[in-house]
Parts: sequence; structure tokens; C-alpha cells
Amino acid sequence: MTRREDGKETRNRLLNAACEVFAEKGYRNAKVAEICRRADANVASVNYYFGDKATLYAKAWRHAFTEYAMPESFEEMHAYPEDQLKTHIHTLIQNFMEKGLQGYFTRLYLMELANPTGLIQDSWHDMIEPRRQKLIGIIKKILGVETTDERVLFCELSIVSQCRALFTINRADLEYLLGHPLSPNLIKRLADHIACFSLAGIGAVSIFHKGKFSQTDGILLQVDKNNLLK
Amino acid sequence: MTRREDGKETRNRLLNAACEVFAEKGYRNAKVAEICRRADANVASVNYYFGDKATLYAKAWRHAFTEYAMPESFEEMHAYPEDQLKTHIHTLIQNFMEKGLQGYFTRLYLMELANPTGLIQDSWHDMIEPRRQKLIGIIKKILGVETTDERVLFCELSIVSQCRALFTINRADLEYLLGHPLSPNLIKRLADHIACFSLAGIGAVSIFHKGKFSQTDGILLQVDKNNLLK
DNA sequence: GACAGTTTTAAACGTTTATTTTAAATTTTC
DNA sequence: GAAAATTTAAAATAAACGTTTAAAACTGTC
Repeated sequence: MTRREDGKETRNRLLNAACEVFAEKGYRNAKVAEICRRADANVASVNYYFGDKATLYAKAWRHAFTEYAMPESFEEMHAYPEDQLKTHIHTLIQNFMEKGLQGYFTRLYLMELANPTGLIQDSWHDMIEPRRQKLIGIIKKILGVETTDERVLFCELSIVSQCRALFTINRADLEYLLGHPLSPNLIKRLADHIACFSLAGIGAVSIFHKGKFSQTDGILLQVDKNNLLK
Repeated sequence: MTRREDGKETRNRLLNAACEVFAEKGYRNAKVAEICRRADANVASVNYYFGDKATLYAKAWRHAFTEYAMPESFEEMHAYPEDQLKTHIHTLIQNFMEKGLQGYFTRLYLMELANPTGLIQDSWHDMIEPRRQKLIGIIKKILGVETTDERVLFCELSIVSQCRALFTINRADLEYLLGHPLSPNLIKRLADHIACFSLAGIGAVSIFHKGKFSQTDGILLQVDKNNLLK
């Protein structure tokens, strides 16, 4: 029985490249040829190791999930949900702006969300729901006990949408819109902005609907800190 | 010289169908065959009337722009920029959720933004910048004179991102995320939410950076109405 | 260093998916 | 009813990709 070990390594390179490319382009627009090119492997290798593109995709997901998924914890360290939200947003943005590592997973997730393949149905809920619930939990805490599910979900959507834009809009256009090249520093400022913007947004949603302030006033005023911190 | 007039009508049906399909799927994913099918015309008709798909696309843009673009005015009627923003957001969302008419233009715009073809470069600025500037103008008024360009653009991005999500995320997933089918009523509530959320967001950005409140407090508090209304 | 089993490679194959062309048929207008 | 304009079905092209194949290169073991 001769067992060569070098094959496992190419297989791994393929997996990494697959994460990268699938995360960038989504399933349909990702080309097997490109994955192989980036993995420095022959076009045939995908079929050799994985059978076909579809199962490569599934394996890549799980690979990204197990290898790169962002570490849990961390946010729990903060007492205030407001600060948790802030770090959550920063992590989210950091994740998919940074080349490599955890970025892939977040991007794969958002890709599948925008353009579902149905190829990973099995693992979808296991992999996605937990981290989704984390954000939802934070929002809930900020909104306070009296809120409704709908309000929570709307806020989640608002936050995720803002983060998503950073990689959904093509880079050139984003730079055109912002008038500057996308430096790490700009991204950090943008993350700050989104956190700040969203925090206030949640606060407003929470308050307006408590009936203390009319929504048609269209403006947030004379809010006591205690109203917000649950 | 025999001039038949029925041809102009098919040409027009093609143009409408093209707007519809391009707006739904973007240039690449829109199929000539489908456009013809919806226009109740033969596959060959696109080439007969327009030469090729690319010029059909360009013509469709201009068609949508001239025919369907949302009427100007309307927002100017409100004295307060806060209310202007609210109607602007509602219009934006209404636009691309409603089947037909003006929706196409907004969707074409967002499609081109997400996945630029470069086929309409000439008209791009003429068609897009004016309405972009309108939103920017409103934001500027809310932020007040002391603000910076970057803050304005960030806010613009936050708002547009939230609206964009409604049609960028595929419908089924959106319904999954929200836990309900996308009824017109839900959409209206969502538009309300986005307006409310964003208004507060802008307010927060404006205030935090005026140095009156530390950003790390992470929460908006004790704001006087006068601070916000410019 | 030869052999068996593994991995890599280049080329080509076969499909699919779409656009475009063609040439004949049909309709309109005069 | 003839000329021009339009429509049609079918075929031609074209491009893009995933997949297969068969041969070559490699690895580890005896």
C-alpha cells in the first residue's frame, strides 16, 4: 500500500481557493478554471478530488465554517449591549473587507443569501442561525423588553444592509460614491459611522414606538439615557 | 414610400419588456429570448429593431429615464428636510417594489451600480447625478452647515444601502428573514422603519461629531430639538 | 531502481445557453 | 396586387464551462 501525502495538500489549496473565489463571485459566477488557477492546480483536479463543482462548493462552505469562522465570545465581555453592537459591526465589516481567513465565511454567507444555490441546505441553519441570533439578541437588549419581533427584525435588516453594501456594491463604484479610494482607514471610519448611525436608529425605533414621541415629528428629542439603556 | 406604423408598436413593447427584464436581472442575466417573450415578439425582433442586445440596453435605459423617471418636485413642498427625507425614502422604496412604471428606472440604476456594464457611460451622469444630488442635499440640510462631505456621503450610503437591500436580497430570503410574506403593508412599515431609523442615524452622526457628545458613549441622549433642525 | 498506486497535466470533448443570421412567410399600405 | 415593412421559425454561430480522458510524472515501498 503506497500512500502519497502530497495530494492532501493540493486538495487543501483547492479548498482555500474555492472559498476565496466562491466568496468573491458566488456559485454561478465562480469558474472552476479560476479556482484551479489560484490554487496552482490543474483544471482537472477539482473533479479528481471532489467529483464536481457542486460538491466542491459544499465542502468549501464547511471548510470556511470550521477553519475560518470568527471566534465566538469576545462580545460577551462588554456589559452594555450598545458596545456589543459596536464590536459586532466592526467585526462584521472587518471580516469581509479583509482578504483571507474569516472574510470568506461572511462573504459566502452573504452571497448565498443574495443568490441561493440550495446546495448547502443541510448545513445552512446550523452554520448561520447561531450567529444571526447573536446579533438579534444584542438588538433585543437595546430595544428593551417591550419591543416587538418585527421591530427587532427591521433593525437587523437595517444593520446588515449597511454592512452588506460594502461588498455588494462593486469596489470602483463604492469609491466613486465616497469620492476616495477604499483605504483601511476609510473602512474603519465607515464602520464607526455605521455603528453610530445604527445605534441611534435602534434608539429611535425603540422610543418612537413606545408612544412617548410621535413618529411624525420625525426627530429624536429630549431622550433620557435611561430610556435607552433598557 | 410605404410606411407601416405597427412596427413602432412592437418596438415599443420590446422597449418596455427590456426595461422590465433588465431591471429584474441585470444586463448579463437578462435574456433576449425572455424580453421577446414578454413583448410577445419574435426572438429576431430585437436584432431587427435594435441591431443587438447592447444597444437595446442603452435604449431601454433612456426609455426608462424619459418615460418613467419619477416626477421631480414634490419633496420641495415640505419645509422640513426631515420630512423631505421621509418622502424621499418612501418614494425610493415604492419605486422599486411596485411592478411597472417608475420602478424600472430605479432598479436599472441599482443594477448598474452593483454590476456595471459600461454600456451607458455617456448618459450615466446626466441621468443619475441629479437625483443623487437631491438626496445629498436633503442630508446636508439635516446635518447642518458644520458637517463634512464624508459624513454626508456616509449617511447617503447608509440610507441607500437599506433601501437597496429590499430588492438586492432575493425575495424568498427576505421573507425568511422577516418571517412574513412581503405584503404592500409590510413594505410600508419597513419604509417607515427605514425613514425613522435613518433620521435618527443622521441626527446622531451630526451630533456626535459636533463634539457635544462623545461617540464612545454609544448612545444618543438629551438632545434638544433645535440641535437637529439645523 | 523497478513496480504499484497516486497525482498531475494538457488537450479535447460535450453541453448548455444565448445571440445573431437567414430566408421564407405574412401583413400593411398604396 | 405589388412593394416595402414586419414577423416568423429554424438554423447558424459563438462563447463559456464543466467534465473526461489518456498519457505523463511523481511518490513511496520493497
